[in-house]
Amino acid sequence: MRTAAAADELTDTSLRKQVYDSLRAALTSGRFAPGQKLTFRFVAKALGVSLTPVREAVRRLVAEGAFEMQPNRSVRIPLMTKAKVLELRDIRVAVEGLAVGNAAKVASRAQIANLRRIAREIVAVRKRGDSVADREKISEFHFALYTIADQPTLLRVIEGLWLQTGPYMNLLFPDYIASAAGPARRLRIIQALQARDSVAARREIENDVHGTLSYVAGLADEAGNIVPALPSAAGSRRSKGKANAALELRPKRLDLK
Amino acid sequence: MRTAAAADELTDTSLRKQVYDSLRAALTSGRFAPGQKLTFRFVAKALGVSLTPVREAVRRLVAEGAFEMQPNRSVRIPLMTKAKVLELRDIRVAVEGLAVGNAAKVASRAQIANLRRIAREIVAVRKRGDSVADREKISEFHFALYTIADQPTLLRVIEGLWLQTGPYMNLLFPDYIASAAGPARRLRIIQALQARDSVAARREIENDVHGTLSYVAGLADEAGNIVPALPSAAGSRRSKGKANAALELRPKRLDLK
DNA sequence: AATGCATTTTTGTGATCACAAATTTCGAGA
DNA sequence: TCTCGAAATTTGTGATCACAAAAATGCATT
Repeated sequence: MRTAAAADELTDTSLRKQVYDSLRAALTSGRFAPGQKLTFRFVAKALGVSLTPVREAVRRLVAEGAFEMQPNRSVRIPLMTKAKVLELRDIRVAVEGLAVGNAAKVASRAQIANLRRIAREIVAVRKRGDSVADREKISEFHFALYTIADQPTLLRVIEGLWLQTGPYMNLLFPDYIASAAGPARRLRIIQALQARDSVAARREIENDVHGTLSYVAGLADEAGNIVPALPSAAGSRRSKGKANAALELRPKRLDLK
Repeated sequence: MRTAAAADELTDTSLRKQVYDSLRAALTSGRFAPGQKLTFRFVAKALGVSLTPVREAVRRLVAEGAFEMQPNRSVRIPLMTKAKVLELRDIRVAVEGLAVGNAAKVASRAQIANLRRIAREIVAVRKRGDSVADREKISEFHFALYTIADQPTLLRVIEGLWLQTGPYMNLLFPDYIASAAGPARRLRIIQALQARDSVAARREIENDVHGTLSYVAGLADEAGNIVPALPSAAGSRRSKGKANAALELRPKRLDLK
């Protein structure tokens, strides 16, 4: 099933889309501090575009729950709490379980081979200790898996949920990643797909998601707050003036002007 | 848990929000024909506002899957297919089941009383044969139920899914509504909440959603397309010129200018 | 009557401007 | 040193404009 929306994603070269992608990348790679305030003009200047595409991109992210619009008027990176992580955990267990259960019923030989390739790449990347590439590969594996189910609406829901947990997945490194039996689990998932064993595949992914987010929830402090490890640890101090500029929003795919 | 996002919903008086609400209302009440093309300028003129708030509102609805942006550039009301309904059915069964299961664990006496009140109102409305009010009351019951779970992210996901099925819920009248044991089911749900029987409550809502959307899927033609009953049946002919104006988008809450 | 092509119109996109509301700054008074 | 309030600045919102791409229209040719 190839929806018009999916086709649109590929051909959309608008500034709006580029801004959206840039913000999304910055968000999932943890370049924003929780609670950080974002202004339209700041983003516009950082990316070298006018307010118009920025407004539309940011508003979309607000609608998706990646940003939070405060009653007064300012966009903030949502704070993560233990309760929110547990809620996201239960939703993700439900929908990702559904996707994988369905994927197991229809997976083709080529799709399974592709999963096996990505799983191997994860092992290779992990040996090098590259946590950024590691996270990207894990994400690639999961979405390759969910895509097999061929359910565009379900995929969209899952993407929205990942966008909210994304900034906090850095917390899995290095402890949880080292302890968890990720590679073995991925092999069991692939075997379940091969055997068309929908129940087993579903159980594996449910345990995976549940374990991962339960671990993150366990990192909360007494107040229930969860603070991700930032690339630059200058997150807590926000004392004087224009220290805001310290937060750089790299254009990446955006080079115009 | 009262999120900032939820608080924002109430205090947002922007034109963008009003346009969004108007379009959403038009959509869920079935005032748009599937496949119908919508232009920004048309909506702007119909509501008496400029393009700016319309663009942001429409783009949000596109992001939520309520509208579809075509590769070229035009916004269309998505066509509904049997496959899409079945996909929505399975997702809704999963997430609404989750919500009700959790709701049963925490429902207060007042919340249950509120549900009972709405359930009675549905019975009253149905006697009058008012299908519009009927649909609104059913929606009110469901969301009152889901809100009890106190999980804002889950609620947002559910709202997004309802937005996609909304335009087709007219198809349930009058046959399915008459045949289905809705009132009895609602009573069983309420009893399950009262008994804190999470499993039973979940089973009831799962059966409800599954039955409803399976019925809608069964209405598809040989090609798998599903066409909702429109208020004005002038949907198929779009032969000449400015017949577009026939589609009226009533402002409702929007009276400015 | 049907088809191809050039012209006109429509339409989404991005930038800019004006304005009001919110936020910050700063100094006077205690 | 702290507090309060007025002035200055920042910031989101909505309207308008210019432009290019797409769609619709009209006309000539077969």
